Amino acid sequence: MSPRARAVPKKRPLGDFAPIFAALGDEMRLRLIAVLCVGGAMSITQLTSGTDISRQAITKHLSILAAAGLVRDVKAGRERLWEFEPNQLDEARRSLVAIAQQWDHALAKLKRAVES
Amino acid sequence: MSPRARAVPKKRPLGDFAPIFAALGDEMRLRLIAVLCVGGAMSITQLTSGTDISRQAITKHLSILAAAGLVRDVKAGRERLWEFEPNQLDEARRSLVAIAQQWDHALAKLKRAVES
DNA sequence: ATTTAATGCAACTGTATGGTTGCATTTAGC
DNA sequence: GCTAAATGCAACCATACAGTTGCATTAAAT
Repeated sequence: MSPRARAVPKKRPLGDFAPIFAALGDEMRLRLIAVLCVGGAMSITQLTSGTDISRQAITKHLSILAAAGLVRDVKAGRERLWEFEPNQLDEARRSLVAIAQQWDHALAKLKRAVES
Repeated sequence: MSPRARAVPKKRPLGDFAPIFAALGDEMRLRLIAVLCVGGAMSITQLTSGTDISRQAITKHLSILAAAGLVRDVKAGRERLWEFEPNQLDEARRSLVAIAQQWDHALAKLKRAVES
């Protein structure tokens, strides 16, 4: 590896996070994440019980979450277990922090301009 | 005010954040937020210039962002200035932190269970 | 008062999304 | 091997959404 391995994660353009936020932008999917987060890996039928929508609807939500990298599935015999995957969610969080920081920076610059 | 004013913000159910994430789940809207965040309040035409979509499209995006409480508009004569509103974004960030914490908590519990 | 820039309103289009149902496939268990 | 549970696949439906265009309205500027 050249000079050094990336200790600092590569800076992604903001727009890259749109799919992640879109995946989070649904009540049912947020609920699924919460359930997987607390309850650990679970099968589709397990996840479906307790909701009032069909198994296929849950499957679709899970694939959207998976496409966004928020959950991951492992085959276990005849069933398919889904588990929460924290990486992308953490990156999403960091992107919000980045926006907030730019905001603070802009405010500070404005303040300095006013006070001069 | 009764015993005490809320120092701790009321705990919102996770699902309440879905509309905010949905609003963030679009590349153009993330861009609008970034622009407003850095450049301060701006008019619709200003925001439209530099994009390849129509003014009305931008207007629609802005109303979605406004409905989610992420931006705010102030009338200024014949034009309407839009500015970034950091509150909701910060709450969204905190909701992600909350999920991550539950995850850590679940992991710790699992670890304890395995080690016993 | 007239002009013109900035915006609002409304109708319309294509496509994505959330949901359903029906049937096929895989696999654990007896 | 047979049955039943867990899942996959595909078609279908209604609605929401991103975008457009055309025209009306408001207010700055001359």
